[in-house]
Amino acid sequence: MRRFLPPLNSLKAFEAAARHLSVTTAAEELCVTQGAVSKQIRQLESRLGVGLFERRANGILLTAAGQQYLPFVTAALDSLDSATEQLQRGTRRRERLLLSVTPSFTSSWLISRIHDFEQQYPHLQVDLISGDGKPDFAGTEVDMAIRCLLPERAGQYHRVLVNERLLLVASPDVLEMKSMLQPLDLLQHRLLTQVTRPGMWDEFLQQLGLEATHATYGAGFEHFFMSIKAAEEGLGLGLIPDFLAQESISKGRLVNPLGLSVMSGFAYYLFCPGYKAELLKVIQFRDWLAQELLSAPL
Amino acid sequence: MRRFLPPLNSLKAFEAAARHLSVTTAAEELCVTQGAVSKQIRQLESRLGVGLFERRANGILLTAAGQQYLPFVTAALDSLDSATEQLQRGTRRRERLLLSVTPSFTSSWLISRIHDFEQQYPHLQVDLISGDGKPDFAGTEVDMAIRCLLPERAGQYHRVLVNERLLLVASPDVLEMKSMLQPLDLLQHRLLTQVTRPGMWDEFLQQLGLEATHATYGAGFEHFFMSIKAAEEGLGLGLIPDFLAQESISKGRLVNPLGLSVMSGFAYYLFCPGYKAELLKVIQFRDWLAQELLSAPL
DNA sequence: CGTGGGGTATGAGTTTTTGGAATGTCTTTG
DNA sequence: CAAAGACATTCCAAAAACTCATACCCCACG
Repeated sequence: MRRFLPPLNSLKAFEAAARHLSVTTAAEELCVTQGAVSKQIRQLESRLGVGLFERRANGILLTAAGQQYLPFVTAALDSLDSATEQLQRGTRRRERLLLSVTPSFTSSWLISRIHDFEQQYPHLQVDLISGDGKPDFAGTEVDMAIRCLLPERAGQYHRVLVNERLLLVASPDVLEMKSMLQPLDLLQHRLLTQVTRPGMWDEFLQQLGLEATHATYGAGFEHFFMSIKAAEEGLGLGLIPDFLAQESISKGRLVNPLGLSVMSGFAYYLFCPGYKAELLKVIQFRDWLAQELLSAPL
Repeated sequence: MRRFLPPLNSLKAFEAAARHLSVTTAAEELCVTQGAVSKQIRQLESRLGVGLFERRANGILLTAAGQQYLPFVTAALDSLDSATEQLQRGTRRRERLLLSVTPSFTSSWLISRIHDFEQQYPHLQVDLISGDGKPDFAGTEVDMAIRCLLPERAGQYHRVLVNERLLLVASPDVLEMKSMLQPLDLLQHRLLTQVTRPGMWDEFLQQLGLEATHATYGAGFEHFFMSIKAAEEGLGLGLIPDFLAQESISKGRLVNPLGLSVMSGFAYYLFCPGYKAELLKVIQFRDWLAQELLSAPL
């Protein structure tokens, strides 16, 4: 168990600088001068024999080596921090896992399963907040985010969760009133729209060979979970991601009258900042999620 | 992400001392004097406001707090060490997971499944060595051990894997020669014994209401996997743990003529030194093992 | 095209921390 | 009761880390 560890304080400096991509703000976080941090980093680099940063006039960038190293250093320091805090409090407070998830995914999928995660990892306290735009972890404590967005930002960990398949759904009551036996009947109904997905129905109708211009649109909603409610209430036909509609369908509140669906081209992704990709709690949630998605085919 | 970390070098001292339960040998490992380590530990304790060791004249003991803290500190330092090594080699060498397992468990159960583990965790290189006595991790790099022994040593992590059920087995050929229709027929056969389990047959026979003194014993073997081979060769009747005999039975090389079995009171346990209980690789193996044992009922 | 500003590196000197050696204390053992 | 083994402590030297001031680099902007 003889170890060859670099000077640990210089790791602290490296980690802070790498997280902020700035020596100066790292120095602020550590309550020392900028020069001190700079020297610590140099020392670490020469000790390791590996360059960790690329120095630019307007800041620093992580080298490939630095990017490889950072998540592990962050994970180690983080776990020391939380172990130390627990020790001092004497009480074993549960560690927090803070997730930012779209409202639809939360209410239609996550909430009913999160209990299972909590049972499996009782030492974690899961906190859910809803979020929608591009995931931005800077200045927040959010550990991971789930979004229906393509990954853009470099240096973020991401992983596809599900490719979105939209199902045509309607309340059974609605179908009793106006029958729906062939795609053409669609045009007899109000179509519930998503304000964030203007072309959604157009694409769908086009695939069926229908003229989008003949369609009648009903209310528009920001989130799918609202459209689900609306469809259940008989306000019109919805076009809803399969895994979100699943519950309502299995409970008979919605049906997919013609068995029609379409791949929307969107997908749900899991994001987290690169430097958190190796945190134990993050790994655990990630694995659990993967398993749930595998074991609960749609 | 502002952290409150204790001085990291003092953690190094604490961790080494706690692993060795000795300030002096920790000092040797760290290549400093005993006094230096002693001071570092004191510093850490006063900084944390928590006593980590109980000082005795003949050595040191971990307090409850120290025992709680140690695995996390070890895990963090260990992961820093391995990340640093990977960084310096430039090459991502796989991390090693060294297991010490009884020969029988290895050959009859583990080997056929370990491939699955390696696929699931490709970053780990599993090395298997066989071992038998009480698990002793001092001075070795063994991460975990599997033994058929009750846990004794305090401070070791342990977890029961399976309670041992012994099946009566015989080669089909043997049964053709001498039939076996009732327990009494047992006494017509040679009974293969385990040199490590003197009372094994006695208990079994007793449960069936037979006089052990009337039994004829055949060869004795050190390990069950040898007895399995012997039984397959028709050397006599074996009394073999169910999960070890499973494969031979399903392939028809052995049969359990009367459907008899007995709980031996022994159990297989997984062990690892307490300070390694939080290592990522250890957690991963532990979880995989649990799942395999659950999903492969006997 | 020079200049200011934001960012980083560096050098000298000072402060803080750490380590070594020797010594002290305590306890177990023969 | 002396000796040995283990940890704590004290004093001092050495090393490390920090600050301050300054130099440097590049980009943006007038």
